[in-house]
This record gives sequence, structure tokens and C-alpha cells, in this order.
Amino acid sequence: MEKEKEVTIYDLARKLNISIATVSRALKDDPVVSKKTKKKIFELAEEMGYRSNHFARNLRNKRTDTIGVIVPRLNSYFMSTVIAGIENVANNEGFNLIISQSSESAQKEMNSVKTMFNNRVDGLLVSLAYDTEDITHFETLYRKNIPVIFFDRVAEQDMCTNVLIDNRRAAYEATKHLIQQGCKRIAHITATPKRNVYIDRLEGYKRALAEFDLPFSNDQLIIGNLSQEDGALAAAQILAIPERPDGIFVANDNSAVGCMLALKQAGIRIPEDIAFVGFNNDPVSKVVEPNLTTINYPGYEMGEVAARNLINHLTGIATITSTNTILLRSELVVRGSSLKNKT
Amino acid sequence: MEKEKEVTIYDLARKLNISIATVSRALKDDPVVSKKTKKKIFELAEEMGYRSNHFARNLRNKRTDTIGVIVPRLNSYFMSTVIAGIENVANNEGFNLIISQSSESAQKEMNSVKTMFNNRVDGLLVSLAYDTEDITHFETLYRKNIPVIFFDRVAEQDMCTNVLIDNRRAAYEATKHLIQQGCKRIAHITATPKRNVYIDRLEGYKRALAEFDLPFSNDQLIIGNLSQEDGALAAAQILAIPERPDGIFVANDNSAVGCMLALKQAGIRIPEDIAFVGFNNDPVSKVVEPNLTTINYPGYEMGEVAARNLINHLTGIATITSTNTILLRSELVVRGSSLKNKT
DNA sequence: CCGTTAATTGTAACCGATTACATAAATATT
DNA sequence: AATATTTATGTAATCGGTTACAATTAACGG
Repeated sequence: MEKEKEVTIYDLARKLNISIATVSRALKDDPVVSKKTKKKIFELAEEMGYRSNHFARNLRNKRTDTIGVIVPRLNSYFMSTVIAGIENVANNEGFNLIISQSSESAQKEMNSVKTMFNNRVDGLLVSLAYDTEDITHFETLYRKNIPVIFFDRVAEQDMCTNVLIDNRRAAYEATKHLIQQGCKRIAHITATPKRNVYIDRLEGYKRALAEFDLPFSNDQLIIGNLSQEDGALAAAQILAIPERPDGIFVANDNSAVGCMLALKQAGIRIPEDIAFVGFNNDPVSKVVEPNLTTINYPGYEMGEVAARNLINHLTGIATITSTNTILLRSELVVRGSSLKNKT
Repeated sequence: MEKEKEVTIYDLARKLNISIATVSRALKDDPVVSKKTKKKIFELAEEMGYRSNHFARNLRNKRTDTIGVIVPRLNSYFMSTVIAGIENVANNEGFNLIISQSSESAQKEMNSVKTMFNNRVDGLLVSLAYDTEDITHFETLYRKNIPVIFFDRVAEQDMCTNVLIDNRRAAYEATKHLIQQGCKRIAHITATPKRNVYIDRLEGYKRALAEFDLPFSNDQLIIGNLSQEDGALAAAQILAIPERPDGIFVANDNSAVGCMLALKQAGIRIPEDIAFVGFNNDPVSKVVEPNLTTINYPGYEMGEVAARNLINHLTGIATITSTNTILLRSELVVRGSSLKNKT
């Protein structure tokens, strides 16, 4: 069960009676090596099953062609879509991905950053954990000049590059849409506004209300963990509000769906009694009845853009140091759950 | 913008006026080094911001503490859940993950295998692409004695270890359940039976039919790509069948849901006219109305089990060479879509 | 045919850790 | 105090590439 001995450039060199330097150059397709020698070397390499040793190379080159990715959780539709986008770009460019999840814990996130750091990733793509308060754990990376790009859940720092959508505007559009459908009392279901995404969505929501002179009071704000189950709990709260809302803007589709189902159970008609707008364009939004109006959040593109920018920076094609924020387009997708005025 | 110089054990040794050997040992917490010296070294390391160079270490040790993962696609609920399970175990054990997706293409899968191989992963976890016919591209790994564990989409090889559920039995249970609910003409929506998962599910379905003396003809078999959209297309086919089925077993929830929605649109009542059973226990199964009866597929556990077994093998705790197959428990989750006999 | 330049190839010093073996220091034994 | 043990540290080879610089060979012009 002994591992077969690895073939090295020394073996190739010995067999061909040439120097390892020539072999090394040939394998990198260095034009300085004559075609005949190259041919010989390539053929022998193939024949002997040679494979280059990345560690020896990285040790010398001090780069790893590896990108680290840290996300709050892997098993959400949105995140897995982003990662698919990242993988696509990275793979095409010959970069490897090492991935870890923080499970929404700042502590685990710090550990992951340290691990990535020790693994000498060339750069890092990060979506912050829910309870990450400060981002000092990234300072070691800055000191070593390792680029970090945040996406979706970003930090309000000045020194880093962020890829995200305009959450404020999207939330504003979502809320405005409800208003235009005739809603007068619009509630908002979201998570504790600690992270940018929730803060911004809340702001956009409030801005729309203010603009159309609709009142806002705190009992219109329902804070939860945005899970589907939590949406059902939110439904109970909604029903308990004296002046029942006639429209709800939810910060994610999962929770919106949970809430809708529970309300329907309670005999509420959607959208007639309460209209809904969600966020993310998750697959469930097309399954629930009526289909959920939502904000299309381009996860795959976000992954591609983040990875592309990081790699361009690493390869020197374009630098991100001057880029502070990249905003992706998002748009309202109108479906049945909000269409009070059916035409 | 020059990268700060890395601190090495040489720097530490020089500063403390001791040898690099002692430093190296101390950092690995080798008991042979005295506590005092260790303390000094740890403190200085901390102070100077030393981090070990994995490449130098790997170069020496010939192991990478890295596991490769190749999946057909990252952005599916099931796969991302499996990966979350893998990540959890790997991370706890100090292993890194490098992940790539084959996008259901055998060609891309081969490339990924090669990349993983060149990156010297210690082991590989693979779920095969849809159109992978033979698995000769894994032979290089076997030759170098790199363990490979397949999960979910496995190969019918004898030499490899597979982690999966008993698809045949699960499909049998699903179909039997429909029969017990009074269904007489049961259709099956699935993908081309090339991969084990679809072959086995088809067999289980047929076995149940046979056992209860129900007929099977090819027009009860609807082949598609199992997407939600494809489910809608399947609905059209269903409606076109002269003797319309009164029960449908679908090989995944997404497609089942697409089909259900389209049939409801066409005025079919579920489960009264047609009962449904899906597969996977995807979140959408709890959103569609009526809720979809399905097979609970323990993705997270599957990821954990696969990773745990691979790592145990790598660390020598337990070997997988004798293990051919690990079956995980799956079970039927009965919900409204199949309950014709409401009690 | 010889000197000069261009095209190839070789030599050897890294990159930063690990570890077998040798050596020195501290402690125990007689 | 001298010797045997144990404990702690050091020396140097090794892992497999990369690359600056030196050396060799081939091609060219006169």
C-alpha cells in the first residue's frame, strides 16, 4: 500500500541527461528552450506520469493561485449560487478555491480568516457573519497586502472593496410598489439591523413610507431570524397588530413564504387582505401561491464579479485599491402576491 | 505596495540565538523541547507575527491536509447541504477543502480530477456528473493510492467506496405508499436512467408495481431533466396520456413541484385526481400546496459521513479499503400531496 | 577560418520547513 | 568525583522546484 514514488524534474533530467534547469524551463514553455529539447521533455514527462509539485513551486514563487472564500453558510440558495459564480471564474483562470463557512459566528469567522491566512491564499472573498461587529481580524491580511473583497454582507470600511446591490434602492422600490398597489399600512419583516443589508433595506423601506406620507411606528417592524419557521411566527405577530397591515415587505423570500403560508392558514387572502413583497428571488418564490413578488438578486453574477475583480487585481490586469464599491443591478419582479390592482 | 517580509523560523532562531531545529520542534509542541524555551519561542513568534509556511511543510511531509470535492453543481439545495456537512467535519479536523463543479459535464469533471491531482489533495470526495460514463479518469488517483469516496451519484465499481442511500428501497416505499393510498396507475418522472440514482429509483418503482400486480408500460415513464420547468412540461405529457395516471412518483422535488403547479393550473386536484410523491425533501416541498410527500434525503449527514470516513482513512484511524458501501437511512415523509385517504 | 553575436543549456543558490543523527548540558547513580 | 543516563539542543541533508548568472554551442559575417 506504499505510495508510488513521485516523478520529479530530477528524474526527467537524469533520464535525458540534461540539467534540471532546462527541464524546469521547458515545462513552463519558456521560449528560451529549443523545440526539440522541449518535445523530448514533454514526451518523457507524459510517459513517466510526471506532475509538477505545487508546493515546491509555491514555496519558491510565494504565490498559491488559491482564493479563499468565507461565507456565513453554504447551504442557502443565494450563497450556493454566488459560490457557483465564483467557482466558474476561478476555475477558468486556474485558481483554486478553498471554502469555509462561519455559520454566522464571528468567532468561527475569525478562525477561518486565520486558517486562510496560514494557507497563504492570494486573496479572499468574504460575506460577513451575522454577528461580526468589527473587522479587525482582517487587518493581518491588509498588513501583508492580501486583497479582500466583501460581497453581499459587507463592512462599512473605507479601505475595502465591496460588491453588492443597492439594498436601499431595492427596498425602496419594493415598498413603493406596495404603496402603488394601494397599501396604506406596510409592515417590514427583517433581521436585527446590524448588517448593512438589513440596515439598508430598512432605510429604503422607511424612505418610501416617508415619501408617500405613510406613517411608521415600531410595531410595523418585526424582527426575526428570517427563516421560514420564523416567518410563521411573524404571521402570528401580524395578526395581533390592532390595525392590521395590508402590505408586508420581507427581507427575504424564505421568511416571506413562511409568513404567507401561515396567514393563508388563518384565512387571510393574499394579496387582497395583505400584499407581499420578498427579497432574493429564491426558487420558493415561484412555488408559493400566489407567486411571490420579490427583488431579483443576481447571486451568480455577484460571485462572478467578485471573483473576476479579485483575480484581475492579483494578476495585475486591474487594481481594486481605488475601487470602493461595485453595485450590481437588481430589479423588482412583480408576481401575484402583490397585485392588488389586477388589470 | 511591497509585501511585508514573512517571518520564518530562521528569523526566530536568530533572534533567540538558538537553532532552527529547536524552533521547529517547539512550534509543533514537541515534548522534547523544554518549557522555558518553548515559552520564549511562542512569545516571540506571536510578537513577530510568525506564520508557518504550509508549502515548505507540505513539500517535506508530502501531505497537504487538503480534501478535494467535485460535485455536478454547487447551487442546488441538496448539494450545498452536503457540502456544508463536509465543510463542518473537514474544518474541525484541520483539513482544507478545495471545491469544484463539473457542471454535469464529464469533460469538466476530468479536468477537475486532474487539477485536484496536481494540487495533491490527500483524498477526494466526488459526486459524478450526469454524463460520466466510465471512471477511468480516477485511475491515476488509485495508482498513487489517493483515496476517493463517491457519494450520491456513485460508480458501480468494486474498487471504490460509496456513500449513498438505498434509492431502490426509497423508491419502492414511495411507490408502495401511493399504491396504499389507492392509486392504480402510477407514473414516474425521472431523468434518463444512466446514473445509479435514477436507475435504482426506477427499479424500486417497478418492483413496487410488480409486487402489487399493477401494470407498467413505457408511457408511464416520463424522462426529462428534473428541473422545475421540466416538471411543467411533464404535466402536459401527463395530461395527454389516454388513461390518466392517478399517482406520480417524481425523482426529485423540484420537478414534482413544477409538475404539480402546472397540473393545478389545468384544474387537476391534488391528491384527489393525482397523488404526488417527490424525492429529496427540498424546502420547496413544504411550500407547495398541498405540501409534497417526499423522501427525506439526509444531505448534511451524507456530507459528514463521507468526509469523516475519508479523514479517518487518511489519518489511519480506520481504513475504507474494505468498505464498499455506506448506506444512510432515508425515510418517507408523508404530507398532503399523497393523502387520498384522509382519516 | 576566426571573431562576434545569438541561442541554448548548466551551475548553484535559494524558498522554509522537517528530522535523523550527533552533541552538549543537566541529572542521577555508585 | 567520576560515570552513566536522561534531557535539551544543534548540524546538516532533504523535499522539488525557480532563476540569476555563467558557460557552452550554434550561427553568422568577413
